[in-house]
Amino acid sequence: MQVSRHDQKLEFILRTAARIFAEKSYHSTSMRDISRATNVSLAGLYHYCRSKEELLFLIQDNCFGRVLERLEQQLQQVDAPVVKLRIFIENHLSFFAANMAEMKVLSHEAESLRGDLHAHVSTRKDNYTKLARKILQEVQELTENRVVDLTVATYALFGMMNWIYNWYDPQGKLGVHELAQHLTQLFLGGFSPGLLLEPVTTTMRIENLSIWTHGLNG
Amino acid sequence: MQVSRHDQKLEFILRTAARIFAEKSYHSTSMRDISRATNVSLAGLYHYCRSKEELLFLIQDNCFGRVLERLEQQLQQVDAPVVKLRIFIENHLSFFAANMAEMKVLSHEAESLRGDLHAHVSTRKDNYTKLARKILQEVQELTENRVVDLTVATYALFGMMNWIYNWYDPQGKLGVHELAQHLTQLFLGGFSPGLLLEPVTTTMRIENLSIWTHGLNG
DNA sequence: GGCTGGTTCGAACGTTCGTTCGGATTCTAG
DNA sequence: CTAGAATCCGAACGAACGTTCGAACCAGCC
Repeated sequence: MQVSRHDQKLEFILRTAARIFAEKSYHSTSMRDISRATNVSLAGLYHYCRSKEELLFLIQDNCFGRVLERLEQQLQQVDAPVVKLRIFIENHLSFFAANMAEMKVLSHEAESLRGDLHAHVSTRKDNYTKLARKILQEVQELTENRVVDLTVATYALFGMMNWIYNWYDPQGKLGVHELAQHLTQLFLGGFSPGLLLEPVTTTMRIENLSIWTHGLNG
Repeated sequence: MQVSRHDQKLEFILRTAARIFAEKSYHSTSMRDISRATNVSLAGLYHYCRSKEELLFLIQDNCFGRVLERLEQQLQQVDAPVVKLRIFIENHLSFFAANMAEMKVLSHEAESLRGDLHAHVSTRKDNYTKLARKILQEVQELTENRVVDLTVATYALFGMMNWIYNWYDPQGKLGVHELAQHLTQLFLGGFSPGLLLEPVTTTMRIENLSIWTHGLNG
């Protein structure tokens, strides 16, 4: 696929902008900061975007698009709800770890967009949330022990996952795969006790699952 | 206790500022916004604080102080780790729900402070996190099934709890007490399977616990 | 009445912000 | 080689920002 010089440079600008937005937040980043970091003149930036707000939108929208694309691809040909859940978590976390800046911006600057741009990203986020909720519902229907509210569980799962930008170091000792394993264990154990509780079976299931979930990074 | 006119007005300014910071973020809130919302002139605000940054600091520090004070008071005379955990979660969530704006600012604008002010709040946050971690460790030592990493579990718990500013409505149908119940169930079930798994015992324990945890709001 | 110390504010300061504009430079197709 | 398009940028715009200053105000006490 041919990628034009224009698109390449835009992508570079978006990556750099995302890094700075993640470091010091959208509102306290100036176009001059981005100009300095990209070595593109202040006026030159406006050849690649209409406004600072569009930069934020493009970062968020591209990021979401890529997460969704990978997820749908991974979920094809999978039926078992628990496997779906595991794939959902692994996909979310591995993408998060590989694109820490963009995902932090996506989680942290959700309400910095206004009007149509905000509505557009919000709709995507809603669909993503609904998909998670649907998977959780399927998982819940496998067992009779439904003590935790579905809505609470859905947002708790997103809280667990999205909070990692506050502490997780992708270069550190704990790999993404183990992180996903721990969080899945933690969530599923409380959400549907019994499904993942037998240690041996658990380990086996998770190891088998890694066939599906490896190769997500990069 | 005598509260001076000065302190009363400062508190009012802080409450209002917290509300606006929560609505549109610290960096995109101007002193003129706060002036407008409080009916205190722009210059008048500076009679009650040295700078906009100090406003943010006072909000965060007061908020943290009150959470810690309540927590320590609640934790006195309690030994059972599971009860401690339950109290910790209930205290955190009920305070969060009763002070949504301040707690959102505390969670969301953690890195908006610089220098000493940032260091001061960070230290408090560290102590709070360490306390949670210690409680979790005590809980973990009650059982032999220690499959989830302690660090991951600690941050997952905070993620679950702090994420609520993205979705929870304190005026909605779901009460804080039930929310805390669901999240405790969810977390503990995955973290220490077996401790809370028998439905009847669970319900009884939680109902008994409500003796300790009622009266946190307001 | 006058005096004092806390409170209030209109007006302005210097700075930085997002954005624009006209023209210079570089690339590309014929 | 050349024309036209794409890319780039120095300089400037008006607006908004956090903060300051000096003067006005007001309560309580002599």
